[in-house]
Amino acid sequence: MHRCLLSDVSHSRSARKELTRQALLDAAVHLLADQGLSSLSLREVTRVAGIVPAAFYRHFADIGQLGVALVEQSLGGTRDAERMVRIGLTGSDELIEQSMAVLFEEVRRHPERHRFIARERYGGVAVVRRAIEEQLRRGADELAADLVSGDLDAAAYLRDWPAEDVRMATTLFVDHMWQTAAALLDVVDDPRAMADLRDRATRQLRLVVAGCEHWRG
Amino acid sequence: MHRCLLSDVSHSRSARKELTRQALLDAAVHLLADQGLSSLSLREVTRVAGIVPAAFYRHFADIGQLGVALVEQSLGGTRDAERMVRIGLTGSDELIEQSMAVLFEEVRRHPERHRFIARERYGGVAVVRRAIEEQLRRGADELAADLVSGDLDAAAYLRDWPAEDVRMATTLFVDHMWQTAAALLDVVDDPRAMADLRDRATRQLRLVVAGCEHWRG
DNA sequence: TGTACATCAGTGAACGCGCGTTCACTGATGTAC
DNA sequence: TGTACATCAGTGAACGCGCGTTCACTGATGTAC
Repeated sequence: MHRCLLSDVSHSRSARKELTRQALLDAAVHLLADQGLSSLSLREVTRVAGIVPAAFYRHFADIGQLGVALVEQSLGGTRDAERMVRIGLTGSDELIEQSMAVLFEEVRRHPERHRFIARERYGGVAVVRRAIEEQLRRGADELAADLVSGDLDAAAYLRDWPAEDVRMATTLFVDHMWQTAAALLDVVDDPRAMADLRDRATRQLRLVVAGCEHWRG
Repeated sequence: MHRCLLSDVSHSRSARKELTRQALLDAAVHLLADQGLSSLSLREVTRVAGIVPAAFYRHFADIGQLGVALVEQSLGGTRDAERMVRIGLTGSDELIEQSMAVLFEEVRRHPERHRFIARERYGGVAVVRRAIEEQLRRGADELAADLVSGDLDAAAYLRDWPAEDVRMATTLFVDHMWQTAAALLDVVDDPRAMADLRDRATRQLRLVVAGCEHWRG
């Protein structure tokens, strides 16, 4: 039937299909380190994944749909990790430090995924761009919800803010986090530059929080 | 020799070469509305510009070099306009309003240029990415210089800040401006959404300025 | 000013190549009896 | 449990197409005398 990718033995048909699907996603994310999604070829992806070009269509209608799947895999994980780390925090400096720590760890673990996101956020494939914006919007919404209804005493004053002002502030916070992730990708192999970036990005978030604390609608 | 693009008459050879070069840049920037630079084909560009593929090499070594020229044309103009509008300003609200006005006007006049910049800032062509970062760095440097040594009374306190803190703040300001430009491109044909975005982005800048005013190193 | 030669922006044909998509197929896995 | 049939992930060959780059060329513009 086909070449044996791993231990073909002892997998159901659907489990093997899932393995191939993941192989396609992995192949794509690595190839995307050096190019944009719109110049990624279906044949390249299948070649690296170890299947024949025509078999691609068993998994995705086209490269754009593969991109959407990649967005969900890439941003879903980081969003969840950011949410987890916020549980039980009480101070805003703590919030900033911990959020930054999660961001740096996620980028360290999956630099290719985040390079893909940075590149495609304003990239040439509309359906992927929309998928990314949706994930970022959900990230800002979750932050807003956690701040307003959570244990974070330092953010208690937000409960008196109009919803639109909270949204404005959390969007700035989340956007800056992702901008930092994008900038981080250019310096991942330079520990000194990474430390500088982390220091600066942390101070910039503190600037934003200081602005919130003295905000007059 | 070749087809008459415009009024061939009364132009020197070098002036006509310059016209063709600009036709290539214009063709490229319009084609880049729907795709990334790395998937833009040399043949497409020359077809739209009205010359034969081989003639491309009289102007640029490859598509990447055309991209760099496009960055300089696109960001140079906006940088200069931002700098001009700052002359003589004295209040920080004024600075924010006027900077935002220039940004919106520039995006309205050249949406394709700014779409190109947003797309390629973290795009697949390294040489173009570097050209963009260089322009943004210069923008932040110019803002810092204008704030520290200009007439803007409201920013006088910056003169006592360490250079690195000034840099941190102006980078946040400039990055947020460009993030706003990128977001603006998705709503240019919806006046209501544009107004909302402008309102939010302005308030976010005021949040940043409020943070500066209460900054404790 | 007139002439002979140099320059060089743009031409047009040719090349080999990788692309996305189609199609009838194979054969292991899954299911009904 | 054993058998006959259905499903469907992956195959391999074929197609027409647009791509980047090369090359010898043309002929208007520019220059030296």
